[in-house]
Amino acid sequence: MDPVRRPRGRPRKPVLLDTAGLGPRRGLHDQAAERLRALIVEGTLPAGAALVETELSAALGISRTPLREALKLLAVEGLVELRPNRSPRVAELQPEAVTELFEAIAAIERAAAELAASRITPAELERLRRLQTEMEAHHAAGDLAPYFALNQQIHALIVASARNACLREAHEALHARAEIARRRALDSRARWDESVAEHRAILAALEARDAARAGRLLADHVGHTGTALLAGLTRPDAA
Amino acid sequence: MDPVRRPRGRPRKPVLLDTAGLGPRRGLHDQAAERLRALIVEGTLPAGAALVETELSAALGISRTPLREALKLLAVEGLVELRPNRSPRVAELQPEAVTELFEAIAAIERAAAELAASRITPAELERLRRLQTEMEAHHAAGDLAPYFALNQQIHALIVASARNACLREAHEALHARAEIARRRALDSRARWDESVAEHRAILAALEARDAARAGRLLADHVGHTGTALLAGLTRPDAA
DNA sequence: TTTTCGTGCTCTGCATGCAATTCATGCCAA
DNA sequence: TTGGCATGAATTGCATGCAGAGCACGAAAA
Repeated sequence: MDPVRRPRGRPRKPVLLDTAGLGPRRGLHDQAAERLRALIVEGTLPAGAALVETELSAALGISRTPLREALKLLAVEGLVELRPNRSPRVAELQPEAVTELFEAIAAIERAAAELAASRITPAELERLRRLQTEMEAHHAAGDLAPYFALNQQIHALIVASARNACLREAHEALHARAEIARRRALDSRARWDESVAEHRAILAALEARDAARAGRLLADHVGHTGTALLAGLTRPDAA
Repeated sequence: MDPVRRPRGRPRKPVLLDTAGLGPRRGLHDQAAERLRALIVEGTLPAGAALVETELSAALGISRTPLREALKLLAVEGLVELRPNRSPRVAELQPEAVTELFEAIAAIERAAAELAASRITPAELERLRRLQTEMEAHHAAGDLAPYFALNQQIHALIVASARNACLREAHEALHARAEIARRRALDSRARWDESVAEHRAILAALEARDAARAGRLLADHVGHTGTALLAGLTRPDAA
């Protein structure tokens, strides 16, 4: 009928959130949630900022409907605070919340490590060893950013090795807020040497398939990380 | 100007989800999510059922927009499965998923009990004792429904006593699916005597402020419950 | 008979319109 | 000057319109 199929409804804007052909083309709300999550974590949208629907939807090149859906998802993750008939705000991260956050992450990772001790495959263990080696190299070289990226990959891999979707999803849901805390804390390399050593001990416990030890070591490690971040957040109260 | 303030736009339907003046008047999407959650848990919407937006929105007396928002929330909770360009379906609860679910709940409740051992207030402990007494009375009388209600209240109170919002929210998110498993399992009173005794031991550990013991006992208790439910779900495969 | 393509319908995904609520400004009275 | 209320603008919450994707049914070809 009409060989030229141009969208009649409206000339689509030069979208800001096009996935560049990477993913399996999810809905706009999903892309918007991912983009907003990144903007909040990296601080482009600062804590307390009002998220006006019309502004944001225009900035992202989408309409208010998928944006609203994305905001509700971020509210579940605790990144955004919804208030009835008011503009949503980027959630503030109170010090007590950081404590609670890392208590929860420690709980999940302890259980994950205990399960992983018996469920982790040799291939996964080998990958953990490689990540650990690489991370230590970055540690030795003093490269902070790749160190953190690998650190995070290690934790994620341990959780994945537990073969438990509920734990993995709960862990992912908490991850964004932990990342915010990590970025805001000054003096990020304070606990560096200690942390690398703890990672080595955790890896050894997993290799020995010692569930209790792996769980305890990982929970303590996360707890120490939380304490250190909290100190880096509260002591020098410069925003 | 106009003393009679009738809504001009559209005669509002005799809504099916009016909160009856109970809550603080939340949005329709929130009410819809709550209603749908109940319908799925109680089995009115059976596993695998297609959730057609137009049908559901008509049934609930709302439009598709808030319904879609509610469905996305339920998808995060794992109650609904969203598929691109297809009707969402009520999620099936596979046996492996039940195992994972109770592993995760055990992890969260263990951590909660450990924290609660030092944070629980005398008033909360007193309330726990009363709930335990009441639950034992229903146990002795053979009243299944109130027993389960109290059982659930006890677990929720222990988690609340941990004073950790992240853990509490993660626990709540998993609760609906656990309730589904509980309802579907036949022979729900199989482990009854054992379960009541375990609760007594958990309460004693909390009263003694013994974090490790409370955590271990509660995690084991949840694990046993999961195992029993799994057996009740898989053995007699009659739906 | 089986496979493949075409046709139409249904339903989702997104955009937009409209009313109610909220917040800010300014006026009036004390 | 200060407190209280009216008025208007800004913004959310919900409803609906519209295009496209997916599925079913059926016809035509192998």
